[in-house]
Amino acid sequence: MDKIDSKLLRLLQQDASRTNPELAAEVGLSPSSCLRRIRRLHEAGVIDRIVAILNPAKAGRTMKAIITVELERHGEQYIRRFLDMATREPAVIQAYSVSGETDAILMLRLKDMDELDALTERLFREETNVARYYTAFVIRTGKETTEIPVG
Amino acid sequence: MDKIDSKLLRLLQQDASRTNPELAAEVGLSPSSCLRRIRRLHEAGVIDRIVAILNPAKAGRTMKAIITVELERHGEQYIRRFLDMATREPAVIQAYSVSGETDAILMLRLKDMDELDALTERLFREETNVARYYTAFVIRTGKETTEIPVG
DNA sequence: CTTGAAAAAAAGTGCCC
DNA sequence: GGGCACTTTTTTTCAAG
Repeated sequence: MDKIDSKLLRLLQQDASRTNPELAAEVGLSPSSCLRRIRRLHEAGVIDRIVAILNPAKAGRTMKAIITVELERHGEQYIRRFLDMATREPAVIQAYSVSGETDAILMLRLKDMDELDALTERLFREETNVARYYTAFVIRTGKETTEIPVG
Repeated sequence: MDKIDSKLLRLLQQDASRTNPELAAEVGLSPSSCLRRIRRLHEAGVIDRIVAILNPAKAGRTMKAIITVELERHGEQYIRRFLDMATREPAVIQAYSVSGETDAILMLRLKDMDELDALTERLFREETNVARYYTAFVIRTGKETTEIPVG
């Protein structure tokens, strides 16, 4: 993982549709060595996958909400159970268990309020062990990147 | 945006490294029509971009934290100023202004505690108009996808 | 053992129906 | 939407530092 690998990762995180010769020129390598490096990064698992990022508005998912959850019983198995349940919801795009007073945080991509209503009904029923939950709606997105700083 | 477009978007969100002939076979179309659809989705802006997703651990960014922020003065211009400042931090991968008691929520990707320390020092100094902030560390990631439900 | 170059295979592109 | 010629890119192989 030298300087060139870092630069490749940075470039690929910004735009993975670039062709190999383009990338090679940008990092100052021959296309063949460049390709070898990229393949190595893939095989090492540093590059996990290549995906298409959609425009949420144009894909009909305008609403974004963040829900912080506090469970009734905080044991590891209860948190795991709740996370598993949340994970099964397509509208849940991120689900974490966290330290502190809050047990879990969910990030949601929603079509409308009805979808949120149905989802909260499923996740926060009596039997689900949820003590409290707080829903914050995203008003403005200052930044939203998949890019991890490297190097 | 018919059934086939939705399926294409779903496939591309999961793995955009697939070749056009492969995609065409999966949705039951000829390669040329398939390519036409994908290009149309690009031009319409439904597909925003193609990116590489890294494995955070293997890229040396193991720590993840979520910070909820409450500002002293809640006016639109103050929130905007804070978001702009947070956005400039490379470790901040998501920054939102939200409804409710909390004014902003930040998602961080960190290398270590020192990096968090330096960042909080910059963002939550006296002059930054922050009344309170609460840092939650991610213990377990139940789900983390860039995939938006379509169709 | 790593790098660059060239040939072969495959994919992407544009135009026709 | 499908088919076909044309171009570009990717991938393999091979030679050189």
